Amino acid sequence: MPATVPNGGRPRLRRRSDPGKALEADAPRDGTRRRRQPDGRVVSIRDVAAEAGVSVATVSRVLTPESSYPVRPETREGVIKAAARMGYRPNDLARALLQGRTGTVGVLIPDISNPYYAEIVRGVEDVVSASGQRVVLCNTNRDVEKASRYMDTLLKARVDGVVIVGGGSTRLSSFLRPLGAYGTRVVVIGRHDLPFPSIRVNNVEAARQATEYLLSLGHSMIGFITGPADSYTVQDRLAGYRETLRARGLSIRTRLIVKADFEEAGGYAGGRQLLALRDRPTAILAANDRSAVGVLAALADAGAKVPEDISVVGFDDIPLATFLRPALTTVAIPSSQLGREAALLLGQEQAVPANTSRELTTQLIVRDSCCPP
Amino acid sequence: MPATVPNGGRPRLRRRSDPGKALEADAPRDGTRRRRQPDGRVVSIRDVAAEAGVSVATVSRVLTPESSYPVRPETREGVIKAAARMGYRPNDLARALLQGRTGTVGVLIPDISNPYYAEIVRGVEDVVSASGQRVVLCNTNRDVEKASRYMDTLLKARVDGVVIVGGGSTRLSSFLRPLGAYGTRVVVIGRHDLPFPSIRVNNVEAARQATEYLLSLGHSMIGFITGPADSYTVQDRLAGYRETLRARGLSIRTRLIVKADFEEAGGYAGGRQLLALRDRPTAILAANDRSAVGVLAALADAGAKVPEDISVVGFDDIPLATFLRPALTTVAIPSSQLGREAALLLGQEQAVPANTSRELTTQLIVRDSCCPP
DNA sequence: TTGTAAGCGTTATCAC
DNA sequence: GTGATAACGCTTACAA
Repeated sequence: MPATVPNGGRPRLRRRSDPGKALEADAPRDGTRRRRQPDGRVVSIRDVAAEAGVSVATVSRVLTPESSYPVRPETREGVIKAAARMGYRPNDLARALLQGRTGTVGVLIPDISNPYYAEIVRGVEDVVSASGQRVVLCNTNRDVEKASRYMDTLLKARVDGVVIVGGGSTRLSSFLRPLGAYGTRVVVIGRHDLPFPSIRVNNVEAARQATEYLLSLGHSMIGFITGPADSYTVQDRLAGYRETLRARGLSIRTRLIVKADFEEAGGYAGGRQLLALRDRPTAILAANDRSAVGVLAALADAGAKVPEDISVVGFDDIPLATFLRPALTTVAIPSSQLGREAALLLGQEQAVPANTSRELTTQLIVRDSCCPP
Repeated sequence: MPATVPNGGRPRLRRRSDPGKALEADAPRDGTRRRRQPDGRVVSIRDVAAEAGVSVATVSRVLTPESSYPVRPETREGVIKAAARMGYRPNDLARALLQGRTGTVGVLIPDISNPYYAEIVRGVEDVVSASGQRVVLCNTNRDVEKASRYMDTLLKARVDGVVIVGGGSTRLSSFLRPLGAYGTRVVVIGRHDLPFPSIRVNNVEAARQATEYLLSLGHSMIGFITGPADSYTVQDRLAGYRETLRARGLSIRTRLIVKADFEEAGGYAGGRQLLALRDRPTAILAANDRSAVGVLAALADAGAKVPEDISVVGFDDIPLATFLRPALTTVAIPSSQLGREAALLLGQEQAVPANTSRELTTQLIVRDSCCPP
């Protein structure tokens, strides 16, 4: 059985036999801060009320930040003092139950270890925490089963909203429908075919930028290292690559397109595979920066010089890209901004229509990993 | 004002004027799944009870996973069918309020963009999600103010436990005391002087491993690139470096120790600084792999060959390290395991004593970035 | 300006 | 085997 945080012997459902007396007995006499009452209970609003000699309603009115309810200054001060003395923290669960909002947002991502996704999460967290809300992290490991379990968890936790990254995996959609029905706001980062608003970049266009740059340098044999096949991001980047070549009247050689996994190891293997070809490409487009790093390693190991022998371009512009040698030419995706915009969309006063879609721009960052063939 | 997810016009504190009748009217007649009642409320246990023609107690007994309360099979089945028909999800907030446990764990980290911390988070998430619990991500950006606000948020959310990473920043301790008082389990990853159990590695020893390796190759002029000064990790690695040199009777030259920030840019600047020295080091120890990447870039830009001219060693063994060229020799820190062990400690049946401390081992991974001077 | 009490959605206790 | 109901900790309508 999996480990769970236990109850710690906390008594359940105690009847409050004589509230008045019990609370009186609970009042601290030593002036020390204490967050727990003698019976082991955490300090509640009633304890503060008793301590301050007012009703719970008054305590609530003083301590509810949004409320500007009229309370006599002395009363107010007494409550604040009492609360501080007891180290009282209002129970957000109780508030949430009453208000129907939890102040919690879920973020569903394929892989937190990938700096690109980590940046997106950071963007979401920036915005969400700035408004005092919380982020629940859901790392799916690209496992649809786990994603599905997470949707259930988030639903039961009654999160106010969910940001879905890599919704590209079409198999996700069935698990997402209940979210809408529960009134949970949803924003998807990336292209998708779900009835939810989205923040995205145009990956077809991004790949076009990269491919055209390579073509302009004079390359015509351009290899492509893919990523997970069910990813729209990969499909779009591949489409952009193909379309651009076709538009120039160049044929698309299937041998030049090799499968990988968005990680360094996959890029390494892909790079080796391309090098083994009879007619080697003179340039390689890697579906993301992590696989580009693998490609660079494979080329170095094979004694191929970058960019003189082979040019390499990536996607994402992870912080590392500047510090590779040669520095990696790549198409920058505004990852943390994607996260921020998604969070902002969730926080809109009015729910935005499902067909809302905001497209952020990508930019080719030319560094040192490309040159004419 | 910061954006917040709004109430969506949900009515508050409706009085249930005539519960029986209202519920009867709510019963779906069309056989479709619906998660919300006609009045906009989310489906509750009472709605399911009415639909199944039983009491709420019975519904709870059927749907509570842990409970093995005796319920007549037909009754049980009816309840399950009704719940499925209505798309009912029990409200975890209500359960948590009653049980005093939220099934939520907070993770406080300095910087989610750093792959090392991202790995730790992944480890925590692995364990926590496996037991159906949730992770609340708290990214502090090394900002004590933000960390302090987060402690408050976590307290109000009544999380069951907190994993603190980089507790090294001693300024954190005052914010952490209330946690103990609230009965929140706390585990710290890394060395610290707080009254909480910890999972950690011996960074003095780790630095000794690296330094001794360089000494064994014949280096005596070894530069050191630091990280944030208030980090125990940095202090310990520096101490290990110093002690090892001293033990060999070598003097410690302050010029060889340069300040950086755990990031590539800092490592780059530090590398340049060391190269500018009259008597250059023949080897450089970087406080983490990210700064080692910066050092490698700085050396490459200055035309210094690694390892022939200068050897480089890092710490952490991030996934990238294998794919740098030269591949980076580094001291591996079992980051995701640190996260997993911390989460397991939180999940113990019995709270572990504050002085519990589990030390995981570090390992020197020899690759290609070092050779004799 | 303050107090009383209903109600949020559950589960545990007690009675039948 | 099932049902009524108090209680969890809070906010707010209403009464005073």
